[in-house]
Amino acid sequence: MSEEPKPRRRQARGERRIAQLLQAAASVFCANGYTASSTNAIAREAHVSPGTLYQYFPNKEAIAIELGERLLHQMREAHGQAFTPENLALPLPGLLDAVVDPLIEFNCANPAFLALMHGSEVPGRIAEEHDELHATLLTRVQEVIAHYAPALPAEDRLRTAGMAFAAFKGGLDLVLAAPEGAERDATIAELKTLLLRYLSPLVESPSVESHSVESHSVESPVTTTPSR
Amino acid sequence: MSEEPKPRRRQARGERRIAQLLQAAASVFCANGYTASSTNAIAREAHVSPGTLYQYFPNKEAIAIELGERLLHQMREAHGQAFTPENLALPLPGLLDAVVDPLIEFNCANPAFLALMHGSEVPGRIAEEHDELHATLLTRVQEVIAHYAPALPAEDRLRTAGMAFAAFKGGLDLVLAAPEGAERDATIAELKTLLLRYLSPLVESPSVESHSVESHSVESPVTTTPSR
DNA sequence: GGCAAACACGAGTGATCACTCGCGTTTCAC
DNA sequence: GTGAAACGCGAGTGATCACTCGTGTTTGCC
Repeated sequence: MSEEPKPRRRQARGERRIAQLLQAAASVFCANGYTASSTNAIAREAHVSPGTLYQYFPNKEAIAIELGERLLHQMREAHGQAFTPENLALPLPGLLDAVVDPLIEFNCANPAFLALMHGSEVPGRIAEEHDELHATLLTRVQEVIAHYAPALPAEDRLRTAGMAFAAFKGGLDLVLAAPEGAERDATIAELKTLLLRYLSPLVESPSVESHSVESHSVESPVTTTPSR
Repeated sequence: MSEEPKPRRRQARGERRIAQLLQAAASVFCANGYTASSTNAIAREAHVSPGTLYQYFPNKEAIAIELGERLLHQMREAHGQAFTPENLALPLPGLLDAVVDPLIEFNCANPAFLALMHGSEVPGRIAEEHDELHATLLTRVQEVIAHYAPALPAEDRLRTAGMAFAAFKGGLDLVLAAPEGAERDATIAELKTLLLRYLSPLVESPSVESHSVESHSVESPVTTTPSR
């Protein structure tokens, strides 16, 4: 009944191979989707034989699960620093910068994440974990909305959070489709404008009418630890 | 060299079989995605032998293409009546109703459409046709925006149209995920609210606010050829 | 009624895929 | 140095899939 049926001692070489294989898998999954990707193709992309691949993963699904879990973990880190309490003190445009930018950046850097999470063809395990992350993010967004609009009924708050998140995901696709550079930056700015216009009417403040919409500061001086 | 290498006379029974097979294919593709769907599974869903299936379609891809084209055609009809000139005379909320409702309804009635269009695993032909439809819709949205905000520069108009469309797609996913009934209706209303709040500041009215909301001159206005 | 063609079947075929196995090589604790 | 274990290989294996074929049934036209 011990919980360690795998007392496998990994050498440093093995850890390197695993990382190499996961990177190759990310590339292949991203290009062809999970189902259409063959394990042989992943091994080839990693310049490794099929047998070597199966030394580190029991089957194809396990590759996707391990990759998905690593990406999920990174994603949680990214959104963890996005929803810090001090960001809540910011005015809405500043908060949007603080929340949107890290999430965008993560998805730009790891396109395999969306490819693995979005398909209806992924192994059930990934879908479950993704739902969990989704629920977590939704809760975070709800908390933010509750902070800015405490008078809003909970039901409306849930709907608003869901719609804001859905619109963000749609905009994210657009950002990822844009060539990186000026055009992508402009698309990101436009996405923030959309979210700002959607959420602005909810915040309770004396004279909110004549506020400038534009103020996306590139960075705020409250950054404590620069991300690795 | 004639253009009719297929002088195949179809009987009424054959047409019925084709419709039956396409409906089964829609169901199976929708549940499993294109790649993971087997032709045998489609034939089984249609209560037909594999041989019968291949009497009407030369290969698996042709099934998806025929289904995609039929859905695309219906979709064009739906959005054709969405963007009629008389709808342009409506105030913005009315226009949103007139445009959003038919598109939502179509996608609710034909969930296979998004399943077939969205995946990166679909045969190239479908992707091309989808891009075409996407471009058409974008142009329509641009025209609408141009009608409501004639002073907006073309570049901003394109960006705005793209973002509005992207947000709509995100909201559409949310609507489709909602159980039909009151909750779905509320989600649809919320989606319209989002689009209204995003687009409202663009319409020019007599006593408009002091300053234009838009001024993100993030880059110089030298637009070279935008990539395809 | 008779005939040709469309329709229907389902076992079969070749290709591909996930995965295995036997054997040789490298690493490391002692 | 030596032995055990981790690493690495690639041909091989069974299953599955897209697709075919030989044969029998139904339909429409004369």
